[in-house]
Amino acid sequence: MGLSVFNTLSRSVEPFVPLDPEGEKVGLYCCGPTVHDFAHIGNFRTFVFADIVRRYLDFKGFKVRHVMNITDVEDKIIRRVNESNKSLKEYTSKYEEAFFNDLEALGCLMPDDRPHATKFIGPIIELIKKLEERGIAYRTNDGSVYFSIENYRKGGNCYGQLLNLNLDEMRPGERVSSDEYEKESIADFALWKSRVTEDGEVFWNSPWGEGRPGWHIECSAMSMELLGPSFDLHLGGEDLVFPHHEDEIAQSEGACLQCDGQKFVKYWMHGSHLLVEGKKMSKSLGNFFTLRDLLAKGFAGREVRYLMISAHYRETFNFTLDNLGGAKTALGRIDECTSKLRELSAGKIASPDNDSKLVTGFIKAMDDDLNVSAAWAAVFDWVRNTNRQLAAEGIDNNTAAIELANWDQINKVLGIQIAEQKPPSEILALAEERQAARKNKDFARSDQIRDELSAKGWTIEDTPKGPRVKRA
RNA sequence: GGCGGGGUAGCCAAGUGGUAAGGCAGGGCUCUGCAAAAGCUUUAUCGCCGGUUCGAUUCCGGCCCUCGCCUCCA
Repeated sequence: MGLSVFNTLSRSVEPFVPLDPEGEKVGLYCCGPTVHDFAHIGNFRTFVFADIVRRYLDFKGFKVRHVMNITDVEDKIIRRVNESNKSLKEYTSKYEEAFFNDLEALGCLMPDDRPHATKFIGPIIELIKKLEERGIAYRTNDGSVYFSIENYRKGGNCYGQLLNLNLDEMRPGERVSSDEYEKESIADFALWKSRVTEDGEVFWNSPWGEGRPGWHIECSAMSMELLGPSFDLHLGGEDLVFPHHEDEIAQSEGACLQCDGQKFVKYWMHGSHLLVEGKKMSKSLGNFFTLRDLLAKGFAGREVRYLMISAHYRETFNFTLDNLGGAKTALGRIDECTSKLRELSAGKIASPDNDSKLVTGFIKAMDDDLNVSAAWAAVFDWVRNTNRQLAAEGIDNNTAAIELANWDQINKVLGIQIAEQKPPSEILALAEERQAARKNKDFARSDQIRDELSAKGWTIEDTPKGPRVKRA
């Protein structure tokens, strides 16, 4: 049994088979952030999801090339740049830096490629030219270029692969003021937007005059440039299904760069949204948390990560501070268990036992469209069983080493446990002093030391085998 | 109006045609000088109404509620 994933194209779970004839290399593209502001944790749910996909593919032995773009030019950014009196680069780099810091705090591996839209203007222009040559892009009088869905369809292509589309039934949204566009059909979308005064200094030269790329074309150009005209996996948040991803397909397949009937993307995977009190977390509703908000409240990045990957990626998930508090306790149990195993293994290194209940349970769950909830159940069952054995003194150092190797393997996918912190000698000395005081029944002194340790961020635990010191 | 998700214990959340994983919180217990920490243990009949079935939370039909997409959006 191998990995299966839900493909939005077929709306069903399919076995994952990479395009690579060797079955080894996997190209993965995930729509990254638009760096116009601090990203909120709803945004990060998608990136953590992509991180899990990438890590699990690594775990399965695939050679993954993970691409995440940075959208650093787009309407909102331009507006803010103008308001801020900064250059485009000055403005976006601040948020980009914050983004990567947050990504790291959430325990995400750095994507192999982090292309910037502004660095791909050349390929973007080339792609638009191809579409123009093929007659599915048209210019308007103001020097903008649009994608013609009608002509695309006439060429035998399907617009509406990711969802059931009925353009006639679509309400031409109240907020799309059609006066600002000269496009032929309401559903057509901009490939190139001609320069207007509000754009300030943000523009590039092109065969159609000064202007800037449309949002959708950026991802088509960057993904195909880095991963080729056909690649395996394209991820993103569910809100991007339409129009962004649908338009990406139209542009990329419309340019006809794929060989013999291959698709632009083989598997599309979409992550669901995070809810806050039953409503979509979003900037416009103002009901969002940023990671820095949560860190400032004393939560750790890995706790947020844990909460994000406690539910299946295709389920909307209700985010609450209450549950975030619970994440700390839950992770603490895993830490406690593995730390005891580490002590018992006494530095012995073993190979993982892939027939163990933990590993097989984990793989079975994850192979099934990344069922993380079931995977966690396997992990916590293992914790409980291990604790039972530990309590019964039934674990020798060899077994402990194997258990640990099993866990380390799984943690490489989940990414929630970071290296343990060893108590410094000063702390250990205090612990010893306290132990001496306890022996002399000087409980006043021993309690005083306990408070002192606690103030320094360490808790002491009196066990039948003596005291243990650990991070609070 | 069109399309697509959901409704499972106080909260979060898996899953299955044969009486329901896991986490948090709560209860009980163990350990302890007292604590804390830790550990063990315990808690549901699955939105409503019909149908199919020996048997449905799981399949079918209807209803109610809710969320999202259709417009920038992870």
